[in-house]
Order: sequence, then structure tokens, then C-alpha cells
Amino acid sequence: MDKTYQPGAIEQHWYQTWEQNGYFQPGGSGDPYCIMIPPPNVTGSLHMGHGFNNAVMDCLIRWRRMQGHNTLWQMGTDHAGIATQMVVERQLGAQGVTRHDLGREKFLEKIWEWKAQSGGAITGQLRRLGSSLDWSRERFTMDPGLSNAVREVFVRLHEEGLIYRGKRLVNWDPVLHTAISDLEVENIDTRGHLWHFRYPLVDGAQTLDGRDYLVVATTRPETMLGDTAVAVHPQDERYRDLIGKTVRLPLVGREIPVIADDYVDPAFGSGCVKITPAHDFNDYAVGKRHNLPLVNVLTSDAKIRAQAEAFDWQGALAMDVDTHLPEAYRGDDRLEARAKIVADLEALGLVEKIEPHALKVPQGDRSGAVVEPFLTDQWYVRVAPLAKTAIAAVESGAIRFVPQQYENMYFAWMRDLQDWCISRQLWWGHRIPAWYDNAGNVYVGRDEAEVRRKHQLAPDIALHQDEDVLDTWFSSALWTFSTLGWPEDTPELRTFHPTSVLVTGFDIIFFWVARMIMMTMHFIKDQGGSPQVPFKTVYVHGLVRDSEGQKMSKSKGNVLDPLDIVDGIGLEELIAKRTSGMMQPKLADQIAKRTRREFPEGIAAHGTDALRFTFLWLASTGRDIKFDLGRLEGNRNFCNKIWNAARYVLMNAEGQDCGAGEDAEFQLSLADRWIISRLQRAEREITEALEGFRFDHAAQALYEFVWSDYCDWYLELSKPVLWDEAASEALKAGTRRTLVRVLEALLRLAHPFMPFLSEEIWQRVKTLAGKAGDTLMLQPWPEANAGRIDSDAEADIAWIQRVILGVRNIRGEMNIAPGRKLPVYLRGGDATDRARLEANRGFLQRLANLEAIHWLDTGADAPVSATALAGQLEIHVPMAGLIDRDAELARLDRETRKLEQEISRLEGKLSNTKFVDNAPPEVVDREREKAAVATDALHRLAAQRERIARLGS
RNA sequence: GGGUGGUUAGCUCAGUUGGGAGAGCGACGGCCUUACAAGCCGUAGGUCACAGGUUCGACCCCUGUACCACCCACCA
Repeated sequence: MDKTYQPGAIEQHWYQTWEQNGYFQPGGSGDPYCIMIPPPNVTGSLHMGHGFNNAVMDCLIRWRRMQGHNTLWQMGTDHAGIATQMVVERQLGAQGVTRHDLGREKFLEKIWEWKAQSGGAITGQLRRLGSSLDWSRERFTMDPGLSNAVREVFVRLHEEGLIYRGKRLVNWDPVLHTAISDLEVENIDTRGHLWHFRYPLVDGAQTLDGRDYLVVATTRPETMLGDTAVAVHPQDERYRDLIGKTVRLPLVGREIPVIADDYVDPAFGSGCVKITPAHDFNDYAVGKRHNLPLVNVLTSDAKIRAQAEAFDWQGALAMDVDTHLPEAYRGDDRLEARAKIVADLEALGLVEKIEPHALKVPQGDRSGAVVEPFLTDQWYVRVAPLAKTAIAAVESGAIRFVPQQYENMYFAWMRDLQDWCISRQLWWGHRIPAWYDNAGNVYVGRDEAEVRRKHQLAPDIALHQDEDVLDTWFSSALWTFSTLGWPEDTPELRTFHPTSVLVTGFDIIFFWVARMIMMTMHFIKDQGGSPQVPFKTVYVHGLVRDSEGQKMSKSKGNVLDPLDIVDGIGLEELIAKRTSGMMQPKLADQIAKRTRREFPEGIAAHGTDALRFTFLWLASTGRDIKFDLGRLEGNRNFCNKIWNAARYVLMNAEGQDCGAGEDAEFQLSLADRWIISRLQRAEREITEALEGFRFDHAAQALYEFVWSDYCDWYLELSKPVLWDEAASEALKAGTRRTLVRVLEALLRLAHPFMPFLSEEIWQRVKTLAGKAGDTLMLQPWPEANAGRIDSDAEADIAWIQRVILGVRNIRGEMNIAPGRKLPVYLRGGDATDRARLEANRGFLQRLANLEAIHWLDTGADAPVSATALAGQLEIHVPMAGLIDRDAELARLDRETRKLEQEISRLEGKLSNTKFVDNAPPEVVDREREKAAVATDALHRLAAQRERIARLGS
């Protein structure tokens, strides 16, 4: 074995071996255990969030697989409609071509080409992370099978009246030219203005204070072109008499009514609100109540139309509305139009005032464009009935969120859910299975033939399919069952559904998790006909942030590719990667500067195992992760520690009697029994932590057991045995046996966290440990055996540790060279101390580097010494020639001060009668015992101090 | 406006039936001791955000405040 751990040398080899041998496929004989991967964008690439997410899933899957479960980790990718289409459009754009130049068919060919070309990137990266996904069952949301499921769901929901088509206000992205759902809109805090305009009253009407106009305030002046009313509050005395009168819309000239509606807050502004039903969601609701016409003044590019369109609430053109628009704004973008309109109104003396005003501007999360409320025909899912079942599933505990606080978020959103707009005016995605005849009738069916059959349409009636595609999340919502073969009744569906746990970030709870629950429970029933949940547990993890706590994003230039941490990357290359494709050179400079500051020497190769272990250690509940290179490096060192521990074990065990055979003769030492006992505790702790999704606790328990117990103590304790020529062969065999078997067990414990390293080493130790098998992946998970917890051995070793620590403390504090062998006198101990000394003299001498240990009965004279205490036992290191008197006095004073503080705290407590009377007796006893021990120690140190102080004076 | 989470050592974070405040990294001192200098040994460092309350006893439970982060929401 190499002297240091070289991750690059082993990782790829083992992954190929595992995959080629089919170890990732289901196979265990135990209960099914299934995780569905949140499908990454097929053309995307891995970021730190994926790295984290997959480390968690792979840890769970490998653990459960070792436990013997019939384990499936379903692989698949998502077509990611908007995101993918945008990438390809941008590529075409660079050549000066638009998708419209190509036409739909050719454009889709281009996307499929792009998918074929780049679609392997992320799957390759997932392999590098060690993810034990079942690649043989890989799916893609636009596969024939999954597309079939999508059509089936759409048709059935439509038949049940849960999908409908309607003309409504939607969030319209004027850059992408598509509707988007509420969730895809981000409201950005913006400093804008509140414009107060005067709308002249018609026919000489006047306000109470004698004005011949009403003042309305708006943040969006340009929409006034589409106003169809001015609303006041019905109880507002100021305007009561004006209700039913009209005002003349400036610039346009239309007469619009003054209406009364509770929506208006009389205390805000003038108490009058302009109503634009076609361009504002609130106004839309008001308009509907009052049957106002909807006047659309914008094109799909968010420019002012040549002529407005007016609709009634049946979606028909309203012929009686004047749709004339002023010539001056035609074709202007809304912001240009806004400026002109304000200027024109100002010229007419109709601007009352302009105030600064903070508002939220809606922005498309993909394009960044300002989203317009826009009147279009779209398809919707009626969610209320679906939500009801989905809420009940979480209320009843059929689905559990970890951490639980996310259930509140889920409930709050689900209980106030608007219908889901599922149609998108894109080309890349599942085409909506609806057909139109020339009369405008709509027919929904699985295909055109079915539509014709079902509606008995003659062959000569022309049909054309709806041009739109479905929201990507529509197909994602079916993920848990579409990947298992639904609508067919497959063995996989029966075996693995409901799945066990969903591992995901909180950011897609609404996009994905909630919709999966709704769709799954509607379509998948158990044998009794009750709705089946898609998963029993949702484990929600936080975001991976950079070292400053910033969200990682391409535009900030702080993204990290997990593989750059695995393989390492030079500074210049990292900068080049982060600044590539930057539009603004200035930004690129900043990013370069920042990157130089954060990674002055680039990033060293740390290996997959160290990265995964770091993610898992940092995966505490309900908290984002600030990614910390120091932590990563520490864990890389941990990998090296395991590697070198294995080297030591192999050097001492290979070719030697390791007590493996049936009739092997071996004897277990105290240290052997101790480490076996500690192993049981570690096994229990790690298993319990995993059961509770506490990967951080599991990782820490593993780390501590391996480093502190196994390496720091046990390996050191094994040396005196193995190197002692006088030790019996049976004892040596027992030690070798324990070294090897505990190592083998801890490799199994480590495997879900560090699959590559553990497998590599396991292959070398398995035979020595009496194990057989082709892979660690399929070895049984270690189960703690309470019968092997040995409290006596633990107490004995704790005693040894205390004595050694006492000597080491003196040595360290007094600057005595570690190589110098010391004599030590033990005094004041009882029979147990003496027995422990005699049984473990060799261990003490070796680990504390002592030349001799002398036992003194209580009261006997000890040489002038530096002294440490192990309980009542005094450890004396003679000072002659070694120890400076003043230094030792100072050290004793420090120890004394600590003891005095503790005693004073304890005495205070014990002299408080309320404490003594009220606290449980065992608590009081414990405090008394502590006080007695500390007082005894204090007395001994005081006597010692006095003796040394007398020396020099 | 409503809601959630956070505030513990210089940094990153653990710490639930309320009863001695921990880890990693960093710092300081000493060591190439035959597994590991990606290491070993030792040491220092914290009125657990703040203010009240409950309790014999609070990092932990309750109330309030401050600051940070996030989610949701129709105030023109």
C-alpha cells in the first residue's frame, strides 16, 4: 500500500466493477427500500447541491442495501422544458438563427441532438460521486413510457373535470413568450413611484369638496389605457354620490363608470382605485364581480397594441367597447409608453403628484423579464380536490417531513392553493393531448385516432393538435410511479411503491413534492382502494452555500463543481471556468479577484470520499451548509488516517496467525475486549443516527471511534503485545484477530459514507478477518451486540488512560523531551489501583514512555516530584534534574485554581437547602461525591505544593 | 403584513426526558517515537445574542427585544 491515501488511484476502478457486476440493481431478500432520484436536468451539470443531495441518498441506499433490504435507487433525468429550450435557443442565437427560422420540427431535432451530445455529462458526474444508482432502469421524462403516463394522466383528469381550459389572467413572460405558474414568479423589491392622476368627471359631476375630477394612484401608469372603471369603497362618504356616475379616461377618451367595491381601502391614497381587469390580478377579481369588460392593451411582447382587444367574461370579444388607442404609444414597450403617458398627462395638467414608492416587481425566474399579468387561453388543473387528500396524508402522518417544521410550510401553501396553469407556449416538452376542429371545438384524448373514435368525427373533419406543451413539473409530478411502469400494473410498481424516502431541498417542496403527493394519491391506490402516498418520508435538507454564506450562482461566480474538489483544480483554470460566458468584463474581474482570495492556490484533490463525508458531517437538520474547505481537508486527513491504520494492521497481520480458523487458539487481551466493546457502542450510535436522518451525528461517531478509540488508543495498545517477545502466541493471535476484525467492521460502518476507500481496504483485509465475498457493498451492516459491551474492560482502560494522561501532562507542561524515559512512583492507590498496575504495567510503560513504575503504599515517602492525580492515585514524576521548581509550582497553582473553582461551585449548591431538599436524591449524592473527590484532590495538591515550595527556600 | 429557522471558543458547527459546555479547523508549546508530519503529545480560549419569567437549578422551557437568513401575501 502507498504511504499516503491516493483517492484518484482507486475510485474509478471500483465504480466500474460495481456497476458491471450489477450490484446497484435490486436484489436483497429483505423488505423493499426505494429512493427516487430528483431527476436532474438532462443537459445540466453537477453543482454542489447535487453533490450534497446525492451523498445523502447514496448513504441511505448503501446502508439499507447492507442491511439486506431489496433496494432500488431509481435513476432518471428531466427534460426541463424552459431551461433546456433556452440553452438551445441561445446557441442558435449565437449563429443569428431563431427557433422560428427553423420551425418546430427542426428546432426539436436540434434539442434532441443537444441532449444526445450533453446528456451524458451529469450521469458521468453522478458516477464519479459514487452514487449507487440503478443505471439499468434509467428513465427520461420524455421517454415513450413516461410520455404515455403523462398523456394518460392528462386525459383522465380531463375526463374527471379536473383539467380545464380557460381564458384568464396568467403570469406572462414577454421574453420567453409563455405563461408561467405563480411559483415561477419572483417578486423583487424595487423602488418605484406612485403616480396620482386626475380622471375628469363627466356631466358636471363634482366631489364633495368641489373638484370635477377623481384622483387615482397607480404604480403602472401605462395600464391606464385599459382601465374600465374607477372603484371607491361603498361606505366612503366622500364618493358615495358619485357611484354610478362616469369619468372620462384621459388620453383614451372612453367613459368608464365609478363603482363601489370592498376591495378599496378608503384610507389609502385618495380612496379611488383605477380598475384594469386585463392587466392586474386584483382588478381582474373586481372586474369579474362587476362584469366589467377586460381591455387588453399589450401585445405578447409587452408592447402597446395598435388597437385594444376587449373581452367579456365568457371569453368572447366585447363588441360594444371602444378599443381605440392613442396613436402615439403604438408599438412602444411598456416602459417607454409609461414615460410618454406620464409626460402627456402632465402636459394636460392631470398629474396631481408623484411620490416615491416601494413595490414588488414580478420577475420570471428563468428569463429575469418583468412578468405581465396577461389575458390568454391556458390549461389548468383544478387542485382543490387533489389538495384535500394531499393535506390529509401529512396530517395523518402517512407522510412525514424531516425536519418536521416543513410540514407547516406545506400546509400553509396547500390550504391556499390556486389552480395550476399547466400549459406553456414552448416547443420542448410533452405536447398537450388536445385537438381542435376548424369550428374551435376542443377534443381531448390519448391520440388523434382516439379523439375521432370517441367523438365520432368524420375523417374529413380536419383536426390540429394544441400547439402548447405541458409544464415540466407536470411530468415530474408523476415521477414515483411513471418510472415504475405505470399505467401498467408492473411488479416494480407493486414492489417499490410507495417509495421509502424522498431526499430534496426545501426550494422544490411546492414545485415538486406537493404536486407529487397530489398526483400520486389521485392515481395510485393500494389493494384496499385507498390512495397511496408517493413516499413515507420527505427528508428536507438545506442549501449549499459558499464559505461566506452566499448562495452559489453562476452570476455571482462562486459556484463550485464537486468534481473540482474531488480531482482538484488550478487557480487559473478555476477562474477561467467561473468567468466563462460572462457578459460584463467588470463582473469577471470581481469574480477573479474573489476567487484568488478564497482559493489562492486553487483546490487540491481531496477525493470523493472526503467530499461525501464532509457533506454528511455538515448535514444537520434544517440548516443550510456553509461549505468549509478546512472541514474538507480535515476529512481528507481522516481518509488518510484510515488508510494508514489499515497499513499498520496489514503489516502486522499478513502472513501471521490471526486466529481465524475454526480451531484457532487465541486469547483476548484487556485492550481487545475494550475495543470490541467500544465498537458495539459505535455501531449502535451510528445506526441510530442514520435511522433518525442525523448524518452529522453518524459521521461524528464514526470519526471519533476510528480516530480516538481505534487509532489513538487501540493501535498503540496493540504494539506492546505484538512486539513483546515474551507474550504468548495465543495473546498475539488474539490481538491480530481483533485488529483485523475491528478494522473490517469499521470499514463496513464507513462504507455508506466513504464507499471507495472502504472497499479498497476491505478487499485486502476480508480474508484475514475470516470474511468472504466479492464486494463490501453487499456485506451485512454491523449490528451491535450488547453482550459484547464490557464495562469492566472499559473501566480498566479508562484508568490506564488517566494515568498515561497524567504523565503526559507533566511531560508536556514541563517540556520534558518525549524521547526521555521517566521513572514514575504511584502512591495512595487502593487494591484495585494496584491490581490494575500489575496487570497493565507494560502498557503504561510503553504508552507513557516510562523506564520504571514504582508502587508506594499510602504514607510512604515519594521523591520530590511533579504530581498528577488519577482519582485518589498520585502519580509522581521525580523532579531531580528534569523539572524546574518554579514551573512545577505554577502548574500546581493552575490545577489548584481549577479545583477551587469547582469546589466553590459545588459547595454553594450543596449548602443551598432548597437544592438539597428539592433535587432528586441521586443528583444530590452525585454532587456530594464530586465535591468530596475534588476536595481530596485539592488537599493532595496543596500538600505537594507545600513540599516543593519548601525545597528552594 | 403573516410565518419559519438561526444567534454557543478566532472560524465552521454539535449539544431534548433542564443537573459537570464539546468537536473539527485555526492559535500556542514540544516532537521526524519503526501506520500516518494529511502525523503524534500537551496547552490556552466561551457571563451559550440581550432582557425578564418559571424552577432548588436554564445553552435547554415560557414571554419579549435585537440582529441575520429564508418562505408566503392582492394594498392601488
